[in-house]
Amino acid sequence: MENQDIKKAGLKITLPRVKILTLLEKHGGHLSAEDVYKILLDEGEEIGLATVYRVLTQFESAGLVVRQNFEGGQSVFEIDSGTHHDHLVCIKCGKVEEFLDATIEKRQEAIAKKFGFTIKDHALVIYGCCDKAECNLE
Amino acid sequence: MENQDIKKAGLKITLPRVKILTLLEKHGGHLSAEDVYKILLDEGEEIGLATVYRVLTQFESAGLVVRQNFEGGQSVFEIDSGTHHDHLVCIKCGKVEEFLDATIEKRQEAIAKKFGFTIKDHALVIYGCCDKAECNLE
DNA sequence: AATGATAATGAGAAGATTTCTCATTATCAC
DNA sequence: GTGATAATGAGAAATCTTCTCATTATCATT
Ligand SMILES: [Mn+2]
Ligand SMILES: [Mn+2]
Ligand SMILES: [Zn+2]
Ligand SMILES: [Zn+2]
Repeated sequence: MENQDIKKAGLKITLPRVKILTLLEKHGGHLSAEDVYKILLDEGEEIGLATVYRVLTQFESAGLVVRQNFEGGQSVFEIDSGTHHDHLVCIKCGKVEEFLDATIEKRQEAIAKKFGFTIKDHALVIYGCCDKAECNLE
Repeated sequence: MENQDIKKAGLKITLPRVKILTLLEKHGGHLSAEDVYKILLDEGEEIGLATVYRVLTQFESAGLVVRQNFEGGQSVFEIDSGTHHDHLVCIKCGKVEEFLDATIEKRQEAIAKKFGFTIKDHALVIYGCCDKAECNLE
């Protein structure tokens, strides 16, 4: 239940928070704050854009959602599944695929060690064209 | 010589373009448009911020510089060395290290193939703390 | 070297995304 | 239920970047 997750994060259970978290869970994908705001509007919810941004940031701090900074300006958010993964993004249609490659993850550790870095986070995004016909024209 | 690179890109050789390209070459690092603007100001050059943004974008299109989108809002630019590389970024002091790992590069191809993607580009950024004393407190 | 068509510049406006402020409202421990 | 406190929503504002347009510089051609 979303409510318990919100409570565990030390946040009060409010309608905007429940709606936003439920939406992210149902949608399952990668949504920008604007996306969330518009979908909620379509669903008849009167939740302010500032609240959407504020709540998404709080959820990120609480570990409920993960922020991804793909190219294109806007951050996108997804439910924190608990297991890290990286992304493939189609530059034509926006499709996003997720992957986790143990070899790549291990190599990163070796590289960090070599340079004396302690890894806190990383982001690997592969941009390309997916296999849909309309994404392969030229 | 910078001038030939600018000419080859189909751009007129102007003072702002020469100054910006020379600065990036001399500095060697990863500079934001604002960084470039301020350094040029300090050097007594009267180059507008809009021109800096415009020229950096043109240089990117021409393949003279590469844009990197690290976390933190601003894009940073570096001279296109001709050889792709990825980055380690210290979240404490901002230090940037570059690396190229053949294993990681190969695995990406395999992953893209598996998902039916044709890779156009990719970005791997490892965020962490570098080995400087002041970057390791806690 | 002067001319002129055209491209480039710089200042400020404007666009885009995100955060902040603050008066009002909702939550929840008591 | 009451009240202390947290959350919300609207709009202002901050931040980064692009656009507009009048002015200026470049450079191929004389
Ligand atoms: Mn994902
Ligand atoms: Mn680099
Ligand atoms: Zn596609
Ligand atoms: Zn450091």
